[in-house]
Amino acid sequence: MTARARIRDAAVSLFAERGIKGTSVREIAAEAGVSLGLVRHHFGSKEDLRAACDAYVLDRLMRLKEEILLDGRQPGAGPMPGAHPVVLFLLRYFARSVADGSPAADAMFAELVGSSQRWVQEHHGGRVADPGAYASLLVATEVGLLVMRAQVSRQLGADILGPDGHLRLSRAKLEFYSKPLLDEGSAELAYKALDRLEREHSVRRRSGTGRAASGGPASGGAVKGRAEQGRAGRGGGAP
Amino acid sequence: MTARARIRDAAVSLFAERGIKGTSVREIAAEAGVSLGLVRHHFGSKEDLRAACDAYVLDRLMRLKEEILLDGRQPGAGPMPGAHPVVLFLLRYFARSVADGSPAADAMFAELVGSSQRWVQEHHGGRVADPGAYASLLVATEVGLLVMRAQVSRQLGADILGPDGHLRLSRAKLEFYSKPLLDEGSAELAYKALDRLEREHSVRRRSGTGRAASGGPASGGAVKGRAEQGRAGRGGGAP
DNA sequence: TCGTTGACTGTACGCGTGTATAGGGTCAGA
DNA sequence: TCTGACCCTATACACGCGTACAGTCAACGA
Repeated sequence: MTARARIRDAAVSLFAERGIKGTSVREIAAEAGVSLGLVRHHFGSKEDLRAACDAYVLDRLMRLKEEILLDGRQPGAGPMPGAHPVVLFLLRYFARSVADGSPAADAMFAELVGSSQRWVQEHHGGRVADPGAYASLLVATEVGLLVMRAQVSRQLGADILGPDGHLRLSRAKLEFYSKPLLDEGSAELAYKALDRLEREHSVRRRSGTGRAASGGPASGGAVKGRAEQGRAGRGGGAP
Repeated sequence: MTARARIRDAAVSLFAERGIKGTSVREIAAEAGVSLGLVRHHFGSKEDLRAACDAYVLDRLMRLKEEILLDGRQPGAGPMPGAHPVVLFLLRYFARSVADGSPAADAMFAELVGSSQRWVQEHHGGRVADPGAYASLLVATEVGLLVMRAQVSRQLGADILGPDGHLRLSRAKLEFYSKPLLDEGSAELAYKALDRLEREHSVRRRSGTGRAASGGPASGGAVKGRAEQGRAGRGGGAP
């Protein structure tokens, strides 16, 4: 393995684990077993190195997915990522990149949403009113799981990137994607609440009525109970 | 407003926006309009300041949720967070904290999963086989949306923390949570595939069979095809 | 053989960082 | 008036960072 490849692998690994800011070029050099100067010789600045890693990982991810798709002996279960250990590793880098904010990762995020949206439209025709937002939610869930790998793994009692945890998570995903959280009744109720809220909001917008906004589909459960937001009064957040 | 509160608010705001590593104590001092020394005088080390922010935000979040719960005039639509501007701001800090990794945020994540799980069990009785994992997915989706605010907002064409984007996202969430992505047939098929995979895996585990894993519930949709960037190649960067 | 090229190392520079500490005000109470 | 407590500023220090550059060594073509 060439020194250049070792440096790249070390960078991808450390960036994925500790983030860009949390990783020094010296650490990368040490991990790759080369001198600090060689990193710069091969990749230029740290930002250049990061861009090279982005390009490498994303390209690799695309190619691997194609392969998986082609041999696809697995029954397609919708836009869910596969379990290739390599893919999972690369996806972890991707997730970190998205969380840290990188143009290349943003582009791939957009592409994922695009193809998920296509999938949704193909399989659910006109039943979904806002396929773009629906697809965004789907991608946010999948990428979010990678970003929050540590927390989710702790909840499940097994690393979701390991065999056991991944299996359990995959089954849970099937439940999550096939058994709706909300029944039609409460969804309809919530839609109505949103419509009401929008009217209030536009009224408020037109004339400076008091009553601040607070709008979304209910709250709480995450917090337990139900109900949702209440007033909005209150002033701004922190500042 | 006391200088101490200004410092705390500035820290929360900057930490939420740029992350812990991406924010210097000097920037916080400047944002709060105080000297560097005063930050240290009031909060001690940077890590202490971060812990104080964690405690403040999480406590505030809990109290606000309680208030929201109590007056709750909105119809409950399940475990979805409300739209209080303040809550959203605090949630953004929370999301960043989760992504960056903080014990306090981890604890709150666990608590959110716990109450979501309770909600699921209460409303779906025995219909969900793995309520813990199901609830984790729910929380990962919600927090993931906050973490990926920029990307999701770009997809939707409006800031999901602003009135318009939030409304659209809320409606999409209702679709996402009430219209299942997978029908029973394909879910059943995928379950079977997972079972088969598990058997293969345990066999492989027992005796070292070849064939790498590539498992999971199918792959690809999300990605479709096509690669985008070119290799990582390129020669010496810097002269 | 010589000269060139490219991989690779070692060392140094400037800068921003978190941390430390001495000191200047102001105000309440003895 | 003095004194001590506080809130607050200013300055300094050591350190790790990204960056820059001179130089060593081996391979290779003329």
